[in-house]
Amino acid sequence: MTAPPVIVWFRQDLRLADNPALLAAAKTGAVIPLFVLDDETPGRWKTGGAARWWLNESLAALSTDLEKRGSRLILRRGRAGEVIDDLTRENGAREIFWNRLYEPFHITRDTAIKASLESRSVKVTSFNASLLVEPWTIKTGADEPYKVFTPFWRAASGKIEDASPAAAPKTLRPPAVWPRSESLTEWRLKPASPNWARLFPDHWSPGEAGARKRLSDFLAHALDRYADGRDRPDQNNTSRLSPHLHWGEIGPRQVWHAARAAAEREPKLERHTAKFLAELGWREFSYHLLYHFPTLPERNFRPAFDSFPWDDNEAAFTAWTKGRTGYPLVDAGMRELWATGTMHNRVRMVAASFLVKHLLIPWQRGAAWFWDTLVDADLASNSASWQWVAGSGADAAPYFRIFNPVLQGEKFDPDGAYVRRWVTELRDCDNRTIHRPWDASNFASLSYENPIVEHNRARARALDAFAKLSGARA
DNA sequence: TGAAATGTTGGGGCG
DNA sequence: ACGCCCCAACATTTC
Repeated sequence: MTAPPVIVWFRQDLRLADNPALLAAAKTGAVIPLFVLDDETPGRWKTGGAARWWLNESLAALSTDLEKRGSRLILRRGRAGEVIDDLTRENGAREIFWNRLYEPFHITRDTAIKASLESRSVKVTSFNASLLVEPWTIKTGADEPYKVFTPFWRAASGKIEDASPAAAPKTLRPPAVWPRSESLTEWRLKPASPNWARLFPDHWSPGEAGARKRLSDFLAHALDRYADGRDRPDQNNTSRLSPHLHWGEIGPRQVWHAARAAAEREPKLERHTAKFLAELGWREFSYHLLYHFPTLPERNFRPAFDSFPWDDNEAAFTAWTKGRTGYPLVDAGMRELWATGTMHNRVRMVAASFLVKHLLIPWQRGAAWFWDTLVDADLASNSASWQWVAGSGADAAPYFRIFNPVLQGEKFDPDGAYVRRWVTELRDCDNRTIHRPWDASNFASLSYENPIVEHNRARARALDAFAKLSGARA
């Protein structure tokens, strides 16, 4: 009589290296790797459209990687608690391992699952695979969660130990009998018709191997100019690791370790490395906020914004989503998002600011659109970043910081290459008018819309709306 | 991880 | 030669 297998429940940790749950499970004996498509638990935050495309590719990659090690990936769909209950009864598993999640609905679910399994004497062990610093491990001197990034990151980065991440287990022992698995294809995570994701494969390689290559390419070819280059949407200077990090195809400890090693080999990289790692810091800060303020995805972090006089105009929202605002940089970003499932960070800030401040549309609507269209949709980062832009968040941009999309374009896309790539109507505009085409003598022949709001007027209106808030300036 | 308005300064044109 | 004025250029303040 052989010992029963153990279960490794994969969630947002779709990798074999630096995966403490997998490693611990592999040491016990036969392992059943499991992924559960649970669309019921998250409610309105169920995995969005673009992220489902990514998930499909990532699961396919994980499945292949497991097969190379003599294992498999078992797929099941449904409420995770019920699925796991069924699976443990089917194969007699007495032990399950997973890496922790931090979304409020996942914490609630996993806590309940753990209690239920333990009541049946199934042992549960959880680990940290996704964060450099888990949210409950650091507090301010006043024993409060951090609400300002700089002191947060100072405290957090001081706690990070730069250990070599664990390698993937070389082999995984299969169970005597493989449980039933559903078919990834039949989950239909990818769009069929219209196939709006048809260009995604030109831009992304989901999966652990793709993530590692992305990191090494970034460190080798872009880190040396990251500090300033990261702001240029017309150039490839960002890491583009966010979707890989979201699904845990690579972990932040691996990224940290590799970037630190690069900086130690080449001291000139230190400034750029610090800047890059601080971006990981913003990711950590977002998780910290989401954990301590679980209403972050829905409610203003600063309650003063609860009385903000929004002007939730449906036509304006639609124009924004379609990239038809008449502001080239905003429209380029929104079209890049639709075509590729991502948007350059600098442009995200401008496009998001435009929705909230020029159009006075609630940040929650922008967050919902991004949730559905971004391959890197991540509840912590998305919620915290939208609140940052709106001015309603922790350590947020002051409301009166209103981006001028023309000036931002001229500053960060000086040759207009980014705009020309995504807004083809403006292909033949010269550099002088590419970010303000209404000033071009041939504007009428460009078939590009007039701005849906005039900047100066919109700015004044936003400042006026902000001034009406009580206590907003505190 | 702003932009615009307002203030200050100093070089140069000009009577 | 000198003072006046204009206005970039830069700095500071305000939103």
